Amino acid sequence: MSKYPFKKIETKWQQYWEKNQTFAVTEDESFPPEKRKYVLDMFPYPSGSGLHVGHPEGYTATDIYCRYLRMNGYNVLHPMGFDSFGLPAENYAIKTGKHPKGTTEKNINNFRKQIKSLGFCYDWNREISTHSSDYYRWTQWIFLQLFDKGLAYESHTPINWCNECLTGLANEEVKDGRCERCGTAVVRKSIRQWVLRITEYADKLLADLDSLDWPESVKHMQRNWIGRSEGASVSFKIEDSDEHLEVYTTRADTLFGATYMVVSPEHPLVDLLATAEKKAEVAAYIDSAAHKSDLERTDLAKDKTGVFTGSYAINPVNNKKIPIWIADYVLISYGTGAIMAVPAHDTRDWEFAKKFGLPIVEVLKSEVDVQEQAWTEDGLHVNSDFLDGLNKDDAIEKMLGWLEEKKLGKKATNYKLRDWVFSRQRYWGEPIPLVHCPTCGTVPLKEEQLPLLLPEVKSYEPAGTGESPLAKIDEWVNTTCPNCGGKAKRETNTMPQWAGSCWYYLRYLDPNNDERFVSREKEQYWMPVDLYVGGAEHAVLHLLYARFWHQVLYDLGLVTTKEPFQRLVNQGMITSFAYQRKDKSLVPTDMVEETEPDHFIEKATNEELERVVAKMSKSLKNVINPDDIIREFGADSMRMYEMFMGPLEVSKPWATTGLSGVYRFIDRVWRLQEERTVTDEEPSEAILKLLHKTIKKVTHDTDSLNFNTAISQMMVLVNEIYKTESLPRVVWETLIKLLGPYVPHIAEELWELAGHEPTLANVPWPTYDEKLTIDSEVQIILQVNGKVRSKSLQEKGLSKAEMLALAKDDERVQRWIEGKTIVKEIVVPDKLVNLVVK
RNA sequence: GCCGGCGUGGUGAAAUUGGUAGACACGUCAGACUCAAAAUCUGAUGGAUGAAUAAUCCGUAUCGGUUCGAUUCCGAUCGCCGGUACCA
Repeated sequence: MSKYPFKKIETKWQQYWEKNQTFAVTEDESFPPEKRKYVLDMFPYPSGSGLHVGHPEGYTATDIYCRYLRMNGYNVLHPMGFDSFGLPAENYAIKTGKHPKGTTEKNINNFRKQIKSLGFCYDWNREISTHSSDYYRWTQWIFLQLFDKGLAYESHTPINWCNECLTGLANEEVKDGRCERCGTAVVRKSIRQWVLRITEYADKLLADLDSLDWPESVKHMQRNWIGRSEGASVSFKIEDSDEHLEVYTTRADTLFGATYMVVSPEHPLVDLLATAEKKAEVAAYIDSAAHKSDLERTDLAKDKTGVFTGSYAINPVNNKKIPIWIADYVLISYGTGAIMAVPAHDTRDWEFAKKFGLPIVEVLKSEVDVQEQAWTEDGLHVNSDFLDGLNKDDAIEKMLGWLEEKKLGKKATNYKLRDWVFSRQRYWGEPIPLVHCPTCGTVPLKEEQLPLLLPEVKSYEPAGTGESPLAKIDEWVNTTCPNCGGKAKRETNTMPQWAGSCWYYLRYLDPNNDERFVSREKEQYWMPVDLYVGGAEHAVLHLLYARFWHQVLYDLGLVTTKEPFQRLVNQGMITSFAYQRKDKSLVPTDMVEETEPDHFIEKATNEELERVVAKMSKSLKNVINPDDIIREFGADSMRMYEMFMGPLEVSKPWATTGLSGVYRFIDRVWRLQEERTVTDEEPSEAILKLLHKTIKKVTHDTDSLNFNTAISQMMVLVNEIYKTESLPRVVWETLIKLLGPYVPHIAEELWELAGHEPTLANVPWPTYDEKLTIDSEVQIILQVNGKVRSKSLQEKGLSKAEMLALAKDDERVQRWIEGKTIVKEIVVPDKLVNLVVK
């Protein structure tokens, strides 16, 4: 369907922009601070399969916004780079023996070419890749700042272990209890790990969310993830021992109902608690729990499991002896790893008590029999001595006072957030710049020893011992201590992929600085990021980790803003159509035939299929490749279609037929100048008014990222121009300017054809005359009992009386009020009249 | 289960603070151009009854509420999508 020469035009202008460095940006002090904007995309992982249609969605949105800002006189920083450390390249290396650096850089070149083919206004001089040593030198340096501040520590807590990959997995890499990479069931294994103390920042991370212009849903998810709760820690004496068992509870008021205790299988006191005759049973239970994945311990475990330790604790409020159990429904990673169980008022505790025949004591007045089911709603306290008759809040208050007075417990705050397991037993990541010295302990490298380069290896397989492939290179591992100069060994763990993406937005500001990770001046010139656009899948992890690093840098005085990303927008996913059988199974697209419009059958069976929306997937053969679209319709059509599909934030299905509509629109614009001569005559009043309305709407909608409605307004304008014969210069050139951010290639071409010097990129954005956007006539709606019965076109500014008269004189209205009494008259000026009749 | 989001024509979607539901686009139909087709241009297009560009009724997932008036506000239900996993 190719008609206008998009291929030629797009190549021409992409070359022009590159040659003339149109979008290179400097820290020009003549722009006042409020005229500087930093607009950032989440940078891509350069996968081997190349760009998919989801990438250009966010990138086009920011591109339009940046071009719009530039035309409005802003100095705009808009960089792009690559998140280039990561698992797939390493897995590919393990399979093929090819160095991840080679494959990664090949992929980057492909990605860069693909991204450039869409004509985005990035300042490519600032491109960074997280795997380059110029970059990761500073990732390592920031790690050392965290280390110096005591925010990094070694730990032996159990982690997820994959027996196939012979490596540890972080929680986010375990899907459904299985290794995300190979699908092997994950087991728990204790391994030495570097962990970052993100929990120390829990309160700050929580509090500062309030200052951010982010979607409420994302803030809410981060709040839930941090999961701050206020309660009490209570100390239970262990019978016949000097040891105490600490528990955390949000319901200290239910202490009188605590009839047993449970500790997690990983709890440090387990050995002590297990009595001689129970030792074997306890050991067996701990072993079985260790072999269970988190999923088996939780979701699949409909039945509670557990084992009695043989020991008892003393309930501090009533001195009753209560048994101590071990059960895997209590997690070592939350609270103290031990709980007081109140079976009458907690479903989990109730199930456990029922299964093992433990006593259930009602302490909140319940509307059910707590022997039959748990009562988890509120109620006044009963069987609770000095709390009887009190409500929840008062009882908690009173119990806390009592515990503190007796020194048995105190107020405590808890977080769901866990410290961040930061080391990976892999090759393709930043080496952790630490040395283990037998005399000095763990010693950081000196700043001038950075970057600690990733050495060449013969094989990318993990060591199999739980150590990274680096552990196998003796000449690299064996080194000298930076402190005492004696023999020492290097840390062989590497950093997770998150590390590089935790601070990349800072490096863009000053990508070639080899003195500092970013200069103070440049950081102050640009920060914070004014708009950050990316997928909702990063709502918690990436955004929380990056905020954490940034807050640490802020506390160290290295950056000047508390938060990195002032405004965040999540783009929706681009999905695809898929075809569903009656049994809800999906049929690959190439097995489907459209027999008549919107009627689909499966070729093999002639079964009728329903069209549904699904994620693009290779197996459904409904993946759209941007290269194909650009080849057939051009980059401008691709860009504009993705913006025209619907609101940026929602997910929407790709339909190439819809794209052809946008292509047709661009072609119509092109043909306007082919078929008509631009004249200097005055446009008609109607066109002039429409033009100003269009400027207004496109301006507001572009400003608020409502690109779909901005585009439809431009379509309305072009449709109206088509109905006339002429092409007045003011209309034509304004249209070109409005189109500029959306379809920059053809807009530049048209701008040049209209007799202007390039480039359109810095031409001032058109302004509108408010007077011309207001209609003098308005449609007045005439209603009877709230139903529209007539309409009337009137001059603006009729009085209430005039409007009422208008309604009552209207023939069609009269038909509905005839013989009835008007009981109420509602008049909305310049809008409607509603007569309520009986 | 819990948390968050979303349900509008045949399809993607519009709709300031509650005030004409369906802009724009796809698809479909018709007309113009053409020997013909494609492309293009112009027009029609939520559903029902009607000869109708007359008129009436129905219609924003379902049911109910508030209101002169609800796609918009409130309550309940159903469905879909995303997040999460016994958080004491």
